[in-house]
Amino acid sequence: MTRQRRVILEELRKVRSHPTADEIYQMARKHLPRISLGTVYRNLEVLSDQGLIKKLDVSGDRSRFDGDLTEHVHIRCIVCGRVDDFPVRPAVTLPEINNDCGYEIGGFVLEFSGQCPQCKKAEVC
Amino acid sequence: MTRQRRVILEELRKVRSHPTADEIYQMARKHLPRISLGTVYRNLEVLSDQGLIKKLDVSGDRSRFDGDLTEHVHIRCIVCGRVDDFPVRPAVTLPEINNDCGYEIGGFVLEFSGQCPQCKKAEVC
DNA sequence: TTACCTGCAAAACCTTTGCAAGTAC
DNA sequence: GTACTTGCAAAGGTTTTGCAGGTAA
Repeated sequence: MTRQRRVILEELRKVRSHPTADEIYQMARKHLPRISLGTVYRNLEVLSDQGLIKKLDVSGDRSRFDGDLTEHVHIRCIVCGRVDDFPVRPAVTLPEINNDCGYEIGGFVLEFSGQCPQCKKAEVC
Repeated sequence: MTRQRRVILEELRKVRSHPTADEIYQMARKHLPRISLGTVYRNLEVLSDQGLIKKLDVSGDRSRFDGDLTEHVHIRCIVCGRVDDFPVRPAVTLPEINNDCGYEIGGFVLEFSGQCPQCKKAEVC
């Protein structure tokens, strides 16, 4: 656990904004001006492998990272791309959601993930 | 509607595999050997704008495209990245799902999309 | 000490774009 | 004929990687 890795983890835990790698790089530079973008990417990978952070596999373009490990749902703006936390409640309806969070909801993505039959079979270790 | 655009649309409608732009490029090259990757990207953009295909905004890395416009849920392999259609039914449970589709399900992503309060306010036209 | 990590820079990769020639309508 | 489209190649942006020096344990 190097200073770089600790700073990245702390900064990520400080915010609720699901920043991109470059945004995390800018945040970390305030504490470690010599840190490089490559180091940020490598540490985000390591921290994600260790389960200390989560890499958000949604939203198409750039990867975003989340220091909040509790199970929660995200909501993304189709205009600016920002990702916010979404307050889940049982049996919500779309009008309720719109009132709750201020977003104008246009749709949603539901995607399960796991291993397909082929990869499950090929799994040797 | 050029030959290139028609071939891309036809190929995309032929498969259930949610191919990437490069995979669509390889498929189209079988019919039009001189087609370029740039043309594929441009036509995927146009077709998506016209609502003739759907661009999948999930799965992190590369964009994937879908010729099936009916509302349906996707499932992605966390090992090889392939995206399959997912048979939605009311009130499914995880064990049922595992039996149904052959996948070993590890989790899911639920993401709403829309306009955040700031962008909604800034929307002028 | 030793394995891992860093900063830097270059490379890799996907996607977009400028341009001159070509095509659909 | 005109506006749009193409192939090609170059550029753009994000992410990964090779390397020599540095650091944590």
